[in-house]
Amino acid sequence: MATNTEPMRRLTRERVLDAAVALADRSGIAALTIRALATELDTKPMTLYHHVAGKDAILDGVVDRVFAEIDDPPADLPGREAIRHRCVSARTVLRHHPWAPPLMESRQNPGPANLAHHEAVLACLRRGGLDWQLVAHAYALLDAFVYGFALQEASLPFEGTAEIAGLAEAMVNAFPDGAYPTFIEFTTQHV
Amino acid sequence: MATNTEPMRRLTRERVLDAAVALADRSGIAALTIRALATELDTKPMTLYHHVAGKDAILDGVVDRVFAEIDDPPADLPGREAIRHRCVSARTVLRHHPWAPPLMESRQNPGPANLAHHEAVLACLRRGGLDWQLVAHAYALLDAFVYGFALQEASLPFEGTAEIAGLAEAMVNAFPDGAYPTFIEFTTQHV
DNA sequence: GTTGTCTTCGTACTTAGTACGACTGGCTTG
DNA sequence: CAAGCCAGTCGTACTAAGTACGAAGACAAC
Repeated sequence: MATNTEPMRRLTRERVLDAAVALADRSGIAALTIRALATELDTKPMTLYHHVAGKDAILDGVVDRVFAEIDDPPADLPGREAIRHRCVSARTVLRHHPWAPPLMESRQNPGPANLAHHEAVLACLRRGGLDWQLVAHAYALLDAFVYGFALQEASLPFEGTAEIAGLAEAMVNAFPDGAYPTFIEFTTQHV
Repeated sequence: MATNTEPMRRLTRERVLDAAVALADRSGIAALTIRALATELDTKPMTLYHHVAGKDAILDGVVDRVFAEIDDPPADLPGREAIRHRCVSARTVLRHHPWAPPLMESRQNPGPANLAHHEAVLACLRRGGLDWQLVAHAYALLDAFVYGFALQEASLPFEGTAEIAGLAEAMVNAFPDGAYPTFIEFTTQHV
């Protein structure tokens, strides 16, 4: 007899993907299972299959959601600034979803937001007067740079200089004497 | 009563990882399961656990194996050339193991070969006279560039220009009219 | 009221990782 | 040579996860 008190009890693909992103943000990508997702949505696993094709579709959808979060620069921004705007936004987005970069790189079915983002960047570079060859290189570079940066941040999931210093020291001590000197110096210098 | 006719019937961690890489090369990373690996080695799943700690350890080990395949440049090569040598080698290696890049980015326990590689590149850049700040940027760039390139190659798993052209056309036709013009032009131009 | 469709979900099958404990063949120690 | 230890091997079985199948409920159109 309990009637529907909360709004939007009806499930939709959007709600499923929202919950998936929220769950991944909260508990990591490994915790994103059909069953956990169903629990999150207060329903049962098989219910989800009427809104998404399966686990893979959820992952694809989630990746596209992340792309969609990247902010479009205002249309009147000049090329270089527009690209910069996108990169900064992408970095912020990826920092909010540290589980995302590896996923983005392993999925191969790009969604609409993904395509739109690529389209915009390519068009921007192209308008800058680069030929296709250069666009290709510049694009790979940008993409890789943003990802690389995000990955680096993601794999250093702690904050506060003191904590970093402590960890670095622990790592250094764990190495055999004289091993990886440059790496160690890099680590200790760069934080 | 069948005695050991083939050499090296005894299992070892090395043999397990060898088989794991071979299996991934042949059937993709998704097919790399404990059971399949056991079959490949003509044994039973639980046997593997006396040589590796578990699935994750296998993945970590496999990643380090890939790093180990990257060729060390001769010691007398000048800095720029040494780096180039490594990048070229890395690209070749990653092309042989198209499943590797996403794995490399998602694992977080670097093995010895991984560390040695990073160490060498950092030392090389450092010897080039860059300060730490620049080293950090150059390093991220290099790393990301090689990965990005490998990923791009990996996600276009077909050969032959005709085939590519056909696929490109199919993609173009699948898009709504007028969508992603730059992306499409890029695709058709760049192949 | 009957019928059809959309949504929900109970049940159960399948694949995968892995804990537990038994067996075994060889090597050590007396 | 006998007794026992032990690393390596596996049979069995439990758990978690994805998902196929079909029944049950809600609701709209006739």
